[in-house]
Amino acid sequence: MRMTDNKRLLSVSEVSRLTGISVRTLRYYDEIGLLPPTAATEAGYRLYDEASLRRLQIILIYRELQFPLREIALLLSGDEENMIAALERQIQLLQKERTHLDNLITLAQGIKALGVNNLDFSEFDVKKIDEYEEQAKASWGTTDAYKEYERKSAGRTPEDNRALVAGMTGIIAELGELRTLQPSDSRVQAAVQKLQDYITEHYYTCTDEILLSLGSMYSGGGSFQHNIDKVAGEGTAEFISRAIGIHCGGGSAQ
Amino acid sequence: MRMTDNKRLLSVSEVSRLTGISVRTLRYYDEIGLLPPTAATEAGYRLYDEASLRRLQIILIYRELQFPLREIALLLSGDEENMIAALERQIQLLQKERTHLDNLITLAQGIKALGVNNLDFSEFDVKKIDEYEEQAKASWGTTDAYKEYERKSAGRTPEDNRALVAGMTGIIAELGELRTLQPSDSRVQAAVQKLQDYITEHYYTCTDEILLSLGSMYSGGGSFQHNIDKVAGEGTAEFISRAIGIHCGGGSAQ
DNA sequence: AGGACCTTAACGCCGCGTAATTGTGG
DNA sequence: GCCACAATTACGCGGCGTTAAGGTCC
Repeated sequence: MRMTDNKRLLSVSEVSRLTGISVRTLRYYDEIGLLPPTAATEAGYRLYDEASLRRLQIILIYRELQFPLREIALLLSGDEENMIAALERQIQLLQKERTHLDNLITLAQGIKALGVNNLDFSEFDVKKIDEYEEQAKASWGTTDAYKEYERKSAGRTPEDNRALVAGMTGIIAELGELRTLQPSDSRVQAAVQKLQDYITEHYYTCTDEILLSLGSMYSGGGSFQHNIDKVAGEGTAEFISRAIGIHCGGGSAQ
Repeated sequence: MRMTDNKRLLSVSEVSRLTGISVRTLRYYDEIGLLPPTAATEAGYRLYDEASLRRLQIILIYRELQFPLREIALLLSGDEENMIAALERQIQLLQKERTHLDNLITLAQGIKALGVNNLDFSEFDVKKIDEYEEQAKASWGTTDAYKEYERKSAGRTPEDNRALVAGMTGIIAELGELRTLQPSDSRVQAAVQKLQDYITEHYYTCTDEILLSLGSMYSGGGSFQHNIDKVAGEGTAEFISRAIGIHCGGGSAQ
């Protein structure tokens, strides 16, 4: 029984049923040399053995992990170390994708709250700090934060920037939705924290001091305030400013 | 100044520079009717105005959110409600992708620990509960857990199942790596928790009772034990069983 | 002799990148 | 006539799905 079981060769459709892989895919994997069949009948029918099945399983796992088929072929012919290294790279890549997805979800929620038409892509740019605050203008260019900002934004495409600014807008919109609550409410404070973390992650380490100065910019009567209120509702800029005040020190802030 | 600023029409390369979008992409968006240029020179040069730019910005946001271009075209011609509904669906979809990525990361880490060659895809299937335990065999088929199992696994393709089983294997592998620690160690207990959560999420609500019976199956000397030790290291099955014992009650478990 | 299986060959999908070739504006 | 920019046309990628047209097995 063991003999017969082990030695039976399988046709394409049998392999397909066993693995859930389509026949077309099997043919394609043959075509690109990824999984040639073990043997062939005289009529040219593909036949697979147990070893092929195992190879296919491995291929499918790598495919699940989003390795391109070319790379899978390399991995299968390579050594153990290559595999480990490739897996580590892939894990990095998958983690990047995951945080990217997180940002997209934030973005989508922001847009849902605002409507796409209300997004303005130039007004929330955190770099504009130097166009609004004379004081900051003098010192900003020389700070560590500015250098960090330059470093982080160096490799970004305009597309990246759009996403980031829209993500910011999403958080602003969240705060706008909460503006009927107390600025000290835990949900509001959580959103402020999210704002601070978002800036730190994508632009520069956003200390409480910087966040406070952003807050005063927001409610300073300039175009910042105008735009925030326009997209997130009247009074939002003021509200955010107060919530930031509470977040960064509590009592003394107005 | 306002006149000239507002009425100037932009060439493809100008729009490209302003938005970071390639000229080819602009042409493509024209071709598929997604973003036809506002006007054209007599020589056929494409010209864009401010309104086109705004439309492009909106397109790019939706694209970021991974809407297919076809759907973006529909959204842009549709009403507000469609947009909200579409965004909600897309958020759902993105969240699904996110949890899928989480699973893939677990899977990749498991494989890194084990090596692909050591994965066995049939032996860890939690459904096999009825093939190993006579007692369970009698009652398993009628339990709520079994019904839940059937419901959850109904829509799954073999590919899904592979990923799930491999994810299980990944967690087992994690536990194998920790088997030199005390079974009561917090890292070990966290991994046991992860195993329980994983089963609950993907198969059936894994109560402490069920988890305990899985644990005794693992160390029961059958092929479960054999396979676990084979892929995750000698003694792992025993170790897991003890860790589960501690997790589900502490003192009395051996 | 019919039908379930197998084969190769070829186009289609999406979202463009990348030539190749030719025309226009200054 | 040079150069930067514009245009159209067409192939290529990855990973197959999907006909179409025909051979093979029982």
